[in-house]
Amino acid sequence: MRLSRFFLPMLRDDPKEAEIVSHRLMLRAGMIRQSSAGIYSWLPLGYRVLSKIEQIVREEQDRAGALELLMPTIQSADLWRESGRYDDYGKEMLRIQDRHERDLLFGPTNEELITAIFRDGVKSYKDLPRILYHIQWKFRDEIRPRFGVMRGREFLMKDSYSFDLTQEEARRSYNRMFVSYLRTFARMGLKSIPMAAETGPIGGDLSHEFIVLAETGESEVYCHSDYLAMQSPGEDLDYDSDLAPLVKTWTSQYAATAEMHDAARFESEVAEAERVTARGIEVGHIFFFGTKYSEAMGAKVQGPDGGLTPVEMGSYGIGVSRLVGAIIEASHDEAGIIWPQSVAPFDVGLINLKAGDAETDEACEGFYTQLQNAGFDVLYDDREDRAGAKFAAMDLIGLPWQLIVGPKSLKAGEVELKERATGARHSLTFESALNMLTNAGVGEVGVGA
RNA sequence: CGGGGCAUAGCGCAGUCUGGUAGCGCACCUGCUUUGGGAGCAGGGGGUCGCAAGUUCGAAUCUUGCUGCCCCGACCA
Repeated sequence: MRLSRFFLPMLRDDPKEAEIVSHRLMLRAGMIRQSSAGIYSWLPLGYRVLSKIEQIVREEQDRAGALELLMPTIQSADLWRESGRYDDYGKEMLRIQDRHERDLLFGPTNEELITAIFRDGVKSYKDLPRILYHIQWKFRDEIRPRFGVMRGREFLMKDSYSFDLTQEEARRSYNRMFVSYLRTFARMGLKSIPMAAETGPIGGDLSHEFIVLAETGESEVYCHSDYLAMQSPGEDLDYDSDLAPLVKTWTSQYAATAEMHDAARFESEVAEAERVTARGIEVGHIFFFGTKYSEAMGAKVQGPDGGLTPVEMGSYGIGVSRLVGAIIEASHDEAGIIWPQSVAPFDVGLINLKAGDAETDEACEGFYTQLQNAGFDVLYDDREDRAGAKFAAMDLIGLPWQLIVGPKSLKAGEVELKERATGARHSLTFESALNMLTNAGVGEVGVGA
């Protein structure tokens, strides 16, 4: 993509409404624009990142055996009356009417709809277990939206729903999602820590929030330092194996958000040197809720004995749009965003330091073509602007690599390759730069730790 | 919903107290000079001052009502 033909409205000054760093940087880098409180348009640069995150989430769900579908944003109120939540949900739910004055709502979540779909399609225990998911826009009329996309009213969420015959089997579905979440966040360059959350009506230990550590995170979290060193499960993970030991490893040490924190327990269970107190962002939440909806809505299957049993269900959410903000919170510096390779809007930024100069232009055009042929997604800054302005813009939007091309280095037969995260610069031939990028795995589909 | 604040050009702001033909910086357009970390000079375009009513010869400025947005708290991916 040529920057001269791209749509990238960058701002030099911070918009005054943006308090936290991710919000400021997303506005300045031309990723989003606010439409109204808590509702945003995603501009091309931001949409690229959102799509990449969405794709990683999708791949890891598929890998875990979940099946993608797509449910509508608008739902009928009747369904919610079946579960009893139409009256319970409160003002957070946006209620609307169609031209026939039928009650509709903009879905804040999809338990009712998915339960109805499942109920109508599955009658036998032989069709269990199943995990269904979709990635769809939700609307929750938050009392006070804030922090840009971190707490919007409209947000993109991945929500999965599991259906099992027994609680024991439901736990296996839960474990699948648990493990897949570790992989999902790791692939985005995030260190996520599962923390015990408020348990549902069934009780037990089947609810976890996945917290990403970030200095600017919204809530305070307490955990054992072991979590910081734990490696997320790799690509060789077999989802059909017994995942319980792995889940146990990730839940055996103390980890709690401020709401669940028990200072006395923390101090007795964790040695002082191993206590970590940090700030974090909730990017995922999984929980088991048993037969709450299947009972109320009659989602039953026939067991081997011929009897009807309400299915055991769980739901599993990832805040896809929130993750964009969370990644920035976890990865930025004074100059701007530092994208992990896996979610970067482009792989490489090609900077023409002297656009308009015949030789430099010609060299850049050649490099641009060769980079693309090598499979890299390139943003080519071909604008006639000063070097400083281009460096600042490229640092702001945070592409992981910058290929800097100017008359001086060209004269020496070289280009300069800069790594955004470290600031390290290498003067080398274009061919060597190409090799370096290839060796760094740029442009490959990241498969995580 | 309770408390606080803001609304003037794409972004950041001054002007409002004390009414008198709307300004600055950045960004944008043109030209010249410049060109390896947000250039300089000159010229230029862009705003019914959030909306509505009122007071007044005259309202960005005073009065009243409304709307939108932000921040602090309880809620949440």
